[in-house]
Amino acid sequence: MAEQYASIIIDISHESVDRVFQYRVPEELLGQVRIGMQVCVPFGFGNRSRKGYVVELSEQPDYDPEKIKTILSLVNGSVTADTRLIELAWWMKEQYGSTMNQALKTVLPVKRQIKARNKQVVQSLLGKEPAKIRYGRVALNQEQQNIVTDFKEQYDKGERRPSLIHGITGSGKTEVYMELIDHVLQNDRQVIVLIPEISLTYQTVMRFYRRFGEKICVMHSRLAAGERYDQFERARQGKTQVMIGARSALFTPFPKLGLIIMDEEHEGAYKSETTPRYHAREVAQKLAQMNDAAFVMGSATPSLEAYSRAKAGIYKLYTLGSRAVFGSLPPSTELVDMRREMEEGNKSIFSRRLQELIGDKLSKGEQTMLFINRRGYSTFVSCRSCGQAVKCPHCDVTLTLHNRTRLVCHYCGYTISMPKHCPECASPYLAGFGTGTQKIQEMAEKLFPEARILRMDLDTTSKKGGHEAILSAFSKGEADILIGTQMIVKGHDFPGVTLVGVLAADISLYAPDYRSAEQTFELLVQAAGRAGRGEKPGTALIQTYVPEHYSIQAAVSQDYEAFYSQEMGYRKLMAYPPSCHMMTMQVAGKDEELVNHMMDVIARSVAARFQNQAAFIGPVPAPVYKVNDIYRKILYMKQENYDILIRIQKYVQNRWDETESCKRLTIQYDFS
DNA sequence: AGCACGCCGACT
DNA sequence: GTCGGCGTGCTC
Repeated sequence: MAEQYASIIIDISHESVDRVFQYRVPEELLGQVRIGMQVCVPFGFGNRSRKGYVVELSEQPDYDPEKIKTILSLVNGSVTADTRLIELAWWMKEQYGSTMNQALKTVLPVKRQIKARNKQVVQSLLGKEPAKIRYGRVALNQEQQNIVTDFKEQYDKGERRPSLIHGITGSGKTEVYMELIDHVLQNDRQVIVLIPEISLTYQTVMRFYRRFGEKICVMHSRLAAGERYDQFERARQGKTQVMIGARSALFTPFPKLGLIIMDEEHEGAYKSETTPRYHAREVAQKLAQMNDAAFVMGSATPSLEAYSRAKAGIYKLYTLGSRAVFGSLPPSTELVDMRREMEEGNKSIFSRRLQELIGDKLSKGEQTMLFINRRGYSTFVSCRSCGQAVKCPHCDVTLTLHNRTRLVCHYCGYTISMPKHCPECASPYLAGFGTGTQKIQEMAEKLFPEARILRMDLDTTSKKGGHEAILSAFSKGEADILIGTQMIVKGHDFPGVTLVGVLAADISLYAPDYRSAEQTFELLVQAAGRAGRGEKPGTALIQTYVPEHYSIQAAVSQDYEAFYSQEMGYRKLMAYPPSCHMMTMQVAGKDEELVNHMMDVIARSVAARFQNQAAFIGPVPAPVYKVNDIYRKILYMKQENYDILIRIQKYVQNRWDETESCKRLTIQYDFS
């Protein structure tokens, strides 16, 4: 066996030694030293013996070999939570094509600099809520109970196949999770509960807190790095048994992890936007396997990835087909063809049927939610003389009109006041086109002057507390109509809502993304699922210009299976994930010519080297070519075998990442 | 974190 | 002249 060198992180909590040091692996330990292990090494002038973690192994030294010291010994019984996390980081680096450094940074939290004792974050999040409130367990229905019973049996037997709970909206998945958590806690093991950031709200957290009290800990993305570290520290020391949070909660260093729950498995928020661009589903699965823990996902609209695995038997599939609240029924769904509406003389974005239903709910004192997937007043403003739309000077998109007074770029935030004349031809005939939440609000106010209307989107929630204030006002019945974007659809439960109107179901269908049909279907089912959560039946009304589209048809009939088989057929036909793996390589930089040139060079080289081993598409400009004055080109690569894509990624990384031209560029890899 | 080198005040 | 203050900097 050749010489081996180990990169080691010294177990000293200080900024200046928070990096790797390389040591020689002595002959007698060759083959024994593994990633994540704790070892003793001589450190510093006095060669004092220190503990450290092995984070990387290589055959070549990256440092003056004369100065490299040798590992003293292995630390016995050193498989700790950190060991497993480092092992996980290594896996992530391999799986997602990042550097070990980037992987370690996502997996190991930044250590705390300032030593300030901060109180339990749960407390600050929950305010004055007395800790004693515990509800007695809610009785489960038969379907729920079956899942719990089966899970317990499998768990006790040591069966660790991941499971997917496909449960319609309102079917009480959370109650099931809580029973599973309970079972695992009784076995003295800990639990990670993943929820998408967007539903990390007071309501969700409160439900878990009521059941598990002091055992739970909440990982909020707004927590400062140091506070996060303290949370993890509490988990490490066994002061917390359940960590609930967004995807980064995966990296909680529990001593004996027993279960990972992933709610709303289909949510896009589970995919990291920064390198390593991991998907929490994949990392959770790996982490569960490493810890011999169970992994349970749940969704009303599982991703195609998850559902296809369930169908293939890789995941165990559980189904919840009825609503948990006694007497509550799935919403009845109606479709309005807006083309006919137009033909028959109604040019408003409110169909006659929607107006009628809103009027009816108002008279009964019931609540309505109106959903449109676009904020602002008008989508864009264009000149009626020269036809030019007003564009952002820094991005490749049109500006959106807000409050009829300002033009805002939704990509970089660039804002100007609404010009009086066309910037291109000076004509005064500028007009707004398309509809956003603000215009809907204005129109609703005109149509229903007596209604109390609230709006919730990025613009109304950006001020601190905006989110909670609007939600609590609406749930207390202080408004009749809530108008909003995606954020009103996800994770909120308003029993008073009996009507949900989706104003333009098609918007998300035209996104330049192979997932657009899936996203549309998800959004519609989730939106409809907001209706009739209480005892009164609910109605969901979907307005569209393409009523024949299968994602809309399937959403109206609330038929997941129908959607799945149609969509899976399309993915197979086009060789899109999950029927095939895809790597997206993006080259970005300020120098447009350099971006294009390097992308061409790389694409040509890759295509030549891996000719028949993958399908190459592009290079093409990114869907939004320029954002914040940065140009972006993309190359897509498809191949059933993931490992081949990884091989291509490594080839590009080794060959180009360190070159002079690439210093002024960033190359990003994304796998799906 | 720890330990060394380094350049200024009161001591045998 | 020297013992010692802790300021800055390095540790594979």
